[in-house]
Amino acid sequence: MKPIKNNRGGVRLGAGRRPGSGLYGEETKVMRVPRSSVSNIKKYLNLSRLNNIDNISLARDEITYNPLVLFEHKVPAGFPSPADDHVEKRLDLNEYLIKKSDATFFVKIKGDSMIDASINDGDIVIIDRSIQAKIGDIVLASVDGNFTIKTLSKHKLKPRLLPANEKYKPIEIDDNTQFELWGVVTGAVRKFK
Amino acid sequence: MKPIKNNRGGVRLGAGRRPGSGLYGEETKVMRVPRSSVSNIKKYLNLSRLNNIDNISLARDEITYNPLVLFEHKVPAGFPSPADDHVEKRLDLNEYLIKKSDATFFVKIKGDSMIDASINDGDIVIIDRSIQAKIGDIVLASVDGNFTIKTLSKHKLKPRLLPANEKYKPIEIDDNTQFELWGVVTGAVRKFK
DNA sequence: CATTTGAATATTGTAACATTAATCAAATAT
DNA sequence: ATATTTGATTAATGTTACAATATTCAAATG
Repeated sequence: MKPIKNNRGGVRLGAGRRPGSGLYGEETKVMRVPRSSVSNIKKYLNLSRLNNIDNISLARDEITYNPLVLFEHKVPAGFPSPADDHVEKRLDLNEYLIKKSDATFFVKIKGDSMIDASINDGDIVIIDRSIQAKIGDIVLASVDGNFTIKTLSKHKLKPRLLPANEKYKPIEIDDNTQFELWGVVTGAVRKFK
Repeated sequence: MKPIKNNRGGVRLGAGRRPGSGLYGEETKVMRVPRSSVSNIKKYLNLSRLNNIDNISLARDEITYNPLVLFEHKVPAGFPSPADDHVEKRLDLNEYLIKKSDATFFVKIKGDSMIDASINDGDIVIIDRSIQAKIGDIVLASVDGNFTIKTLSKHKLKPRLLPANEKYKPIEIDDNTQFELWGVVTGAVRKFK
């Protein structure tokens, strides 16, 4: 009888599967959820995993109000100092970009798949889900598992998504297409420094 | 010693807690989810439970709102906040985009000269005067009395302003040119609606 | 007759488990 | 000598098990 050799393997540094090598690249946790929500949660996890959403954050409960001087670009000579009290036009970014903070959330964009809407890697888009999407709005939607920001259109009573760039073709939504509207994109911010 | 009487209860029809008497009024299931999604999922479950929201559908366009978008809503006050290990990210646009509000002002962009830097007509850029401009920075400058936003460059020891659009030519700064740096563009915001 | 008590039963969060997947060096094949 | 196979090792993943809690109801108690 041949002896079974099993001196392969053994305790070795770095052996075995690597932490974070799972589906989500991070630690997981079990949680109890109602049965009817399981499929929605799975869909959400799939979408956020597969696509270019970096993270989703909410508006802070207590939003700051910090209006600063705004110049139109046609500023004439005699450019007034921002410290000048005579400058009448002031702007607050929260006020300017957020209408309903309860219904607003932010999505940090990963990758360049939304570049056709002038939205680049690292940008944060502002999404209001309290707005009923109308034809012509820029919307955040998922189409067959891919997040995209496109202009909502309609064709033969079916939704159609128009890119803001002629390089890309419109996306027709038929009955075989997974399609969900996540909200209306009301703005975008970018940080250079 | 007193004998313990335990002839209370017993097998009785209808005894005990009722099925469906739980938080969600339906059967539950455990599922494994990434740790960073736990708080969002909890929030979503709380809200769909409290608001009795299923899928909101716009029959006309056959568009379905995914109920998970609801997690941008605030958790109602008084609702027991589970002690999450996960620190939830909340965003304040003023804090995110403005470092020194004393030295910051906004300029609304007209024209398409910065379109390659994804700064479009109508965008508002955020300018910090306290930052020392470096080569490569996008800056607000005045050249011969005209304000312009360009990328700062250098050519033969002289500053040069590069537009981010091939249609436009670089602006060379010589000794006869009035030139003043007003600040560094640290961010940009755009409003779609 | 109202209140208390405790067995019965479901919910709920978490631990435990079995299965699958990934990793790497020794063993084997070419 | 180099490539492939093998199997121990370790983590991920889905499910079950379990303990603690909550609810219900009739018997016991006052």
